[in-house]
Amino acid sequence: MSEVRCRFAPAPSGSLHVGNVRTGLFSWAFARHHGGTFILRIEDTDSSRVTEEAFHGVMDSLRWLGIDWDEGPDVGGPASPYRQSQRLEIYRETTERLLAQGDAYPCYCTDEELEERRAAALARRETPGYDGRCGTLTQQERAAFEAEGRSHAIRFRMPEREWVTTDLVKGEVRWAPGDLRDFVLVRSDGSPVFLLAVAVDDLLMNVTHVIRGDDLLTSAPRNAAVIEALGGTPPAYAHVPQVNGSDGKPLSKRHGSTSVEAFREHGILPEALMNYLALLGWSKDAETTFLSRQELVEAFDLGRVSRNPARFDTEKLEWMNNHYIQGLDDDDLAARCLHFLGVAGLSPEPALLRRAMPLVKERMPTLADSVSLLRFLFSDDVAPDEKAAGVIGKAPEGYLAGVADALQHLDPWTAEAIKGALDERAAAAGLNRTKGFQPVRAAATGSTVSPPLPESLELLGRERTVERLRRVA
RNA sequence: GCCCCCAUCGUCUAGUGGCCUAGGAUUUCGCCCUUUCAAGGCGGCGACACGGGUUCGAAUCCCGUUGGGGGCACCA
Repeated sequence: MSEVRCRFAPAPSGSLHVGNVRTGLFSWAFARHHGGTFILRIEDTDSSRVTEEAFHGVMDSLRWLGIDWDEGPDVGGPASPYRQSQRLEIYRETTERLLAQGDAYPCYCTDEELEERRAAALARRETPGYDGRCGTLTQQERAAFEAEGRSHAIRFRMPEREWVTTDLVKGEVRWAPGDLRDFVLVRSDGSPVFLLAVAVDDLLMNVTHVIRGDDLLTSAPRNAAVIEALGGTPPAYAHVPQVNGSDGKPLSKRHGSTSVEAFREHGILPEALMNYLALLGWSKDAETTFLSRQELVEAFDLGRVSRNPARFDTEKLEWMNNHYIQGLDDDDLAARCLHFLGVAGLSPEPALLRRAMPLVKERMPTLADSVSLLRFLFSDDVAPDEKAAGVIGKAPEGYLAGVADALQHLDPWTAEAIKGALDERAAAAGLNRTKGFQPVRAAATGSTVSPPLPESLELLGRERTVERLRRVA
């Protein structure tokens, strides 16, 4: 096989959602698996929907996830530029050529006329779609429209024959003659449309495999037709199913934050998101659950991509995320938690934060959970919540004061010694470990849920611990 | 309305005619461990959408039905 060249071509309108990026991940993994080239191309021909922030956001999200590219808007490459908005001249020249060859023609139909005919076709129970009438206009008729002052779009003359695409995921798909209508290449304002830009760019960038969402399945023959008209050979296509929300409906704002950026801000690890996404619609075998970036590249195969759409399951993502969190070493984990604690207004002392990691790593589905788990350590605002106050209220008279006294002079101040002292006070009060520890936990952390108590108090320090117990007592 | 794609536990999936009493993961439930919460260990519940064929034999092949999804844009 000649060199494999794949591309990911997002439209930078809004944020990159996980369904999109999963498609990009497959494309990337396929290219890397075959030792090929991965191209990032920005499809921003519809200037009204594009923002500069989204353009940078797309690249940030991909980099964060670990998807790298060899050619793209920032790194350049032999087919520069890689933003469609900067390739307008290329599209213009191509359009001239298609026009000259008779593969495209000006269309003078107005929106109103088009809409009227669409409605009429529907009423006749026919497939709506352009009827091709401007394709047979005479020179005189065109002149008449021009004289009228009508503007025109440019349409591609779709050859009326059966179209067959052998999709690498879906298999052989056929369209009968007439199913595919003449489509617009250039808007009446002169701007190119996706169907032109994609075909031209895939041809010029020598893309060999187009891996994209299956909502684009019917544009495969259209893309191929334009490429053929330009004398090129169409790439192979692989249309992967969409990712749906937990309700089975296509991902949308209704499903809350589904962008890569949102998961990042919720404390999902990039390695976890990549692993989860890789297994959404693809599998290595019957058993494999965890895959590193390298293992994914080694194993990825389009033949094992599922044909049916998958639902995004946040619970499983978080389970997997916790698995990766547990695998991080303490320094790394502490560094990653720092950002989230900072956002919550806490400014942890680095050494203390690092020592706290073993206590919390198996209790955090996400990095953001470090905030609720460790607030007691980095803030002295630990007023007991409702449950904690209840537990404190049920403690025997003078119990907490007694614990404070015992801890006041404890030596050494270690988790082991603290545990011994707590056990002793609990036994003296006739309490079992649960009943004895909970009031102390509530007073020291403000909550009935915390990391293991003796270890937590060791980190908190004698002074702060005793002070908190006395304040509550 | 027309065209196309799809259909295994709640969810992600394994399965390509006999290895299937349908496997794994997650979720959920129970037990163990246990200072709370987790994590971990063990175990349980849980699926081939339906109806016809083909075949000695069907989750696997064919047809139909139903149900999802996509397309039919001067969006991408």
